[in-house]
Amino acid sequence: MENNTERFEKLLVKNGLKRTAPRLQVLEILSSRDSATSQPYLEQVMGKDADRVTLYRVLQAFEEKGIIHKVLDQQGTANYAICSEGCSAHEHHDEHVHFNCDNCHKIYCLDSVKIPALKVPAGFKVEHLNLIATGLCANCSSKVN
Amino acid sequence: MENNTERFEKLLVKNGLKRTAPRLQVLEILSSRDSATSQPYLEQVMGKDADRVTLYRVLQAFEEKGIIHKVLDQQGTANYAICSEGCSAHEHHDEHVHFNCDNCHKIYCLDSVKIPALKVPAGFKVEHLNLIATGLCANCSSKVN
DNA sequence: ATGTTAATGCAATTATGTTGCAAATATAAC
DNA sequence: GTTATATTTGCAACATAATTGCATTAACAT
Ligand SMILES: [Mn+2]
Ligand SMILES: [Mn+2]
Ligand SMILES: [Zn+2]
Ligand SMILES: [Zn+2]
Repeated sequence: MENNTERFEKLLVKNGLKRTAPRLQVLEILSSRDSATSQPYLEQVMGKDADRVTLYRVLQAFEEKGIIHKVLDQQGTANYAICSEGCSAHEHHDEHVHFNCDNCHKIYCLDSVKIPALKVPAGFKVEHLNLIATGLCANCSSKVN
Repeated sequence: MENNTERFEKLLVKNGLKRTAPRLQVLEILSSRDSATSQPYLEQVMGKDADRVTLYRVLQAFEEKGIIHKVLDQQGTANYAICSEGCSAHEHHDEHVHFNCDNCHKIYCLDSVKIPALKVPAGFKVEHLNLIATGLCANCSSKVN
């Protein structure tokens, strides 16, 4: 049974990225959480382990390689989650619904909920769909209730 | 037949807002455009007619009163459009699809395209849905093609 | 005309994200 | 193990978006 670090190192090598401390740390943090992780949170947790700019560049590289995907919450804040399916540098397959809790502000990837196809007016060519639901997550609705 | 300015003044009064130059100007600009208008564009057009802070406060007040609604584009930039239906300070009814063109970057309110209901995992309580489609708008797809 | 409240303008501050460049380091070649 | 190289990082500077506090101004009710 291989540990996380080994898995992540393989992931980096597979994508032609060098195995550096900041990159491994970002992967550790993102994979340890049950919801998407905001850039500000990542920045705070990484502290002085990595420069802000490095964090931005790590996230950008990961997104390009299809390792993570970005979700903007209702305030426009960038949140990141590890891609579950076969995403690659060529194409992402993250067209699932995202749920943004009004109470705890977490963003959940609802991998099981696919975005329904749309009928748009003539002339419009839809390339991607991005659906964010807001409300109360399972955790918060049971507490508040 | 009443003109725009009269209409807008009534709208402000109805919402308990004073009829000021910056507010009327924002309404004029937003209503004159066929797509949502970004904050940076508004700021540029208003120029020195109003302070940046005033613009932010005008937009915030309008949003709270249900006069306009905010749409974040794929870069997280705030865009604003006048609410077409019966929105109020109590509730917005803008659950239509938004279309963000990859080419001209305009955001269209597709008022006729409603967001389909969703089946989410147990426990989640959906309050609002926010669907942004990206691709080519009618204008751009006819040109590029 | 006057008083009150709402709205604006200005200055300062915070947060987010980007760019250029020099220094460091991961890794491949020897 | 040493060396060469291309990648990655850190730092400084900059750009833009957004917020806050406070004094001043202006809308409008009386
Ligand atoms: Mn996701
Ligand atoms: Mn709209
Ligand atoms: Zn929650
Ligand atoms: Zn277009």
